[in-house]
Amino acid sequence: MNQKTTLKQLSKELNVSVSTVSKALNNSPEISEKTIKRVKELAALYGYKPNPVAVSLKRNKTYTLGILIPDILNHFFAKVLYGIEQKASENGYKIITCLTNESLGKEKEYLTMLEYNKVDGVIAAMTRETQLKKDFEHFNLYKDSGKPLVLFDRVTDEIDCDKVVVDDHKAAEEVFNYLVGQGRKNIGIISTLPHLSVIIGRLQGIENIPKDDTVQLEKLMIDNADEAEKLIDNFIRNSNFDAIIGLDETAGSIAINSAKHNNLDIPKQIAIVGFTDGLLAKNAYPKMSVVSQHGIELGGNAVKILLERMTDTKSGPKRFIQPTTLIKRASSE
Amino acid sequence: MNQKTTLKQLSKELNVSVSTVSKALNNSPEISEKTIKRVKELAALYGYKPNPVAVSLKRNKTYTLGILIPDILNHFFAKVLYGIEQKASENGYKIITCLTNESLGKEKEYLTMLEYNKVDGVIAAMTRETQLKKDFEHFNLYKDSGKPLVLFDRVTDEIDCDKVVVDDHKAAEEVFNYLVGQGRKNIGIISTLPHLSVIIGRLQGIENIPKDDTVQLEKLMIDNADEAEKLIDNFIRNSNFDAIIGLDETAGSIAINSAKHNNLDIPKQIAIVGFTDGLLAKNAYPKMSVVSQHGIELGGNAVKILLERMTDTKSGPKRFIQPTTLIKRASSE
DNA sequence: CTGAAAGCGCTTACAG
DNA sequence: CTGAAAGCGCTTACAG
Repeated sequence: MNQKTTLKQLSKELNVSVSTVSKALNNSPEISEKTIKRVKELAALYGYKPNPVAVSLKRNKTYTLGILIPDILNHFFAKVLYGIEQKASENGYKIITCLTNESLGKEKEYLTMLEYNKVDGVIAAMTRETQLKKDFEHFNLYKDSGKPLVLFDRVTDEIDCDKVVVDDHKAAEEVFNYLVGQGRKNIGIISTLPHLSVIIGRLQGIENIPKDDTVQLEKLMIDNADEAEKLIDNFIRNSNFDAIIGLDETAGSIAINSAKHNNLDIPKQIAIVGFTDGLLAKNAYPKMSVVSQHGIELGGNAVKILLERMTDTKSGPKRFIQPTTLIKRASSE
Repeated sequence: MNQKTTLKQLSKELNVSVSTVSKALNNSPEISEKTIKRVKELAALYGYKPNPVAVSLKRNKTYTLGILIPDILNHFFAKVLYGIEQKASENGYKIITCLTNESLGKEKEYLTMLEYNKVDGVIAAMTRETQLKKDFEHFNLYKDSGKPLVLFDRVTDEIDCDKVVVDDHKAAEEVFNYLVGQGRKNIGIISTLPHLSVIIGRLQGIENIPKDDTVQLEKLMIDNADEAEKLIDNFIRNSNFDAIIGLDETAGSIAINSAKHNNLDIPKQIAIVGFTDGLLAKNAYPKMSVVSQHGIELGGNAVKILLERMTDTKSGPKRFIQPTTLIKRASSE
C-alpha cells in the first residue's frame, strides 16, 4: 500500500510552505530556481503526482470527456471510439464511455450523469430511437450547462452545435456512378436501418442524381431486422438486379450471401457494394467493396473540434465533413 | 448557463447551516423530520445534485472503474465491454474505458493513469504483447495501491488477483467431441493468434483428450495475420480434412471462405466450427457454428466480483469460470 | 436536533 | 522570493 505523497508532506520535509511547493511544481516565475530544483527533486524521489480529484475541484475542470455510443457492436462506432480515445489521450484527456444501446432513455440518463460528473465536453452519436422520435431536448439542456457538445454521424439540424459527419450524399453518389459506369442498369438498394439520418442521406444522394431511363432503381427498406435475410433473399430472387447497394454494414453482407445462395455470379452477374469497412466486408467471400467512412479519423476530428471549442466560444457552429473512400474489392470487380 | 446549486446556497435560503443541509440530504437520523422535509423540498425545486468531484475528494472514492480492453474491434471484447458497462451503471459506477490496442506500453501508461485518477478498481484483459513478453510487473504495482483488480479472459497465474475466465479447455473439448461424434476423422485446427493464453488453453483442451488412432489432428498456428488467408487456403487444400476448428474469431470465418473457394461442400465434406459468436459467425454463409463465450454475462460477472472484493479483503483470490455454449449452425450440420 | 470547525488536496490572490 | 489565508464543495466528529 504505497501511501500517496501529498503537497503537505513535501512541504514539511522541505521546510517550505505548501503554497511554495505548489508553485514550484507548476514552474511559477515567483519561485527561485534553487527552490524549484529542490522541490522537484524531492517530488521526483517520492514519485509525487498531484491528486487529480483535488485539482478538478479547484480548477473546475476534470480533463474528462463523455462519449455516447449507440451501438458498440457496430464496427463503425467501434472505430470512431478508437479514434476518439486515441486523440483524447494524446491531449491528456480521459474518456467516460457510455453505451446507449440505441435507447433514448439511456441516452437521457447518461447525458445527465455526464453533466453531473462535470465532464469537460460530450461527443455523441444519437440513438436510433432518438432520431425516430425526434426528441432532442436533453441535448439542448446539456448545452445550457455551457460545456461543448459535438455530434457525429447521427446528427440533426435541430441541435445547434458542432458536428462531424460523413458526406453520405456524395459517398452514395460515388457508389452509384461507379456501378453505372460499369454498365449496370438494374440496381437494388437495401437498408436494414432506414430511419437513421445517415441512411436517409445516402438514399437521397442516389435519388437526387439525374438519371436517364435506362437505369432502373428499386429499394428495399427493412424495419424489422429479424426478417432481413428473408426479405433480401426475396428481393434479389424476384428482380433481375445486376448490382446491389447495401446502405448499412449488414445489408451488403446479407446480399452477398443471398446472391450466392441464388447461384448468381458475383461480380459478373451481380455486383455488390456496401457501407462500412469492417470485419464483415473483409471476411466476406468474395471480399466486399465498401465505402469506408474512416471512422478512426472521424473520431479524432470530433475530439479536435471539441477541444478547439473549449477556447473558442465566439464563432458559430462548425460542420466538419469527413471524406469517404470507395474501396473496390472482388464483389464488384 | 444554469448555475449549479451548492449546499451553501441552500443553507443560506433555508437559514440553516451547511452541515444541517448535508446531513438532511443524507437522511441523517440526527436531523428532524421537519427539517429534512424542508431541505429536500428546496433541493428538489432547484434540482440540486451534489458535486461528485467534491464528494470524491472527501470520501476518497470516485465511483469510477477503469477498464482495459486490448482490441475493441474484436466482437468478444466489445460484448464484454457492453456487459461491464451495463452492470457497472446498474450499481452506480461509471467506467473509464482504455483501449490498449494490444500494446504493452499503452497498457502500462493507462494503468498508471487509472491509479492516478483514483478509480475504485480495474478490470482488464491483457494485451497480446503482454502475454508474449510475460511482463506483468505493472499489474502488481497497481495492486500495491490496495485497489482491487479483476483480470478477465487473457489472464496469467503470475498475478495474484480475482479472475474471470472462459473454460477454454472444456469448450474446445466439446467442439472436438461433437465433430468426432459426427464421425469426422481428419480434423484441422487453426489459429491466427497462437500466443494468447486463451488459444493455448483451447488447444490443450483438444490435445489432452485421449484419442484412438482413427482420428487425425493437424494444426496451423499463424504468427503473421497478413498471411492468414494464404496459409489457411494452402492448409485446407493440401490435406483432406472433414472438419476444421477455428480457435479464434477470424480463423473459422476464413476457413469457411477457403472451403467454398476450394469447392468443398460445407458441412457435408467439411464441417467448420469457430469461436466467438459475433457478426462474422452470423453473417457467414453458411452460418457458422461457434462456441459462444457469453461475453456480456462475463463482463457483468467481472464487475460483480470486483464490487464484492471492495468489501471483502480477507478471502483469497477467486476464479470464476464463465460457462460456454456450443451453438450449432449450418456450417456443421 | 443544530451548527461550528476541521479537513479532503489542491491553487492563487494577496501581503510581506 | 516566500508564506498565510481563503476557497473549490462537500462530509463528519464533536460540542452544545
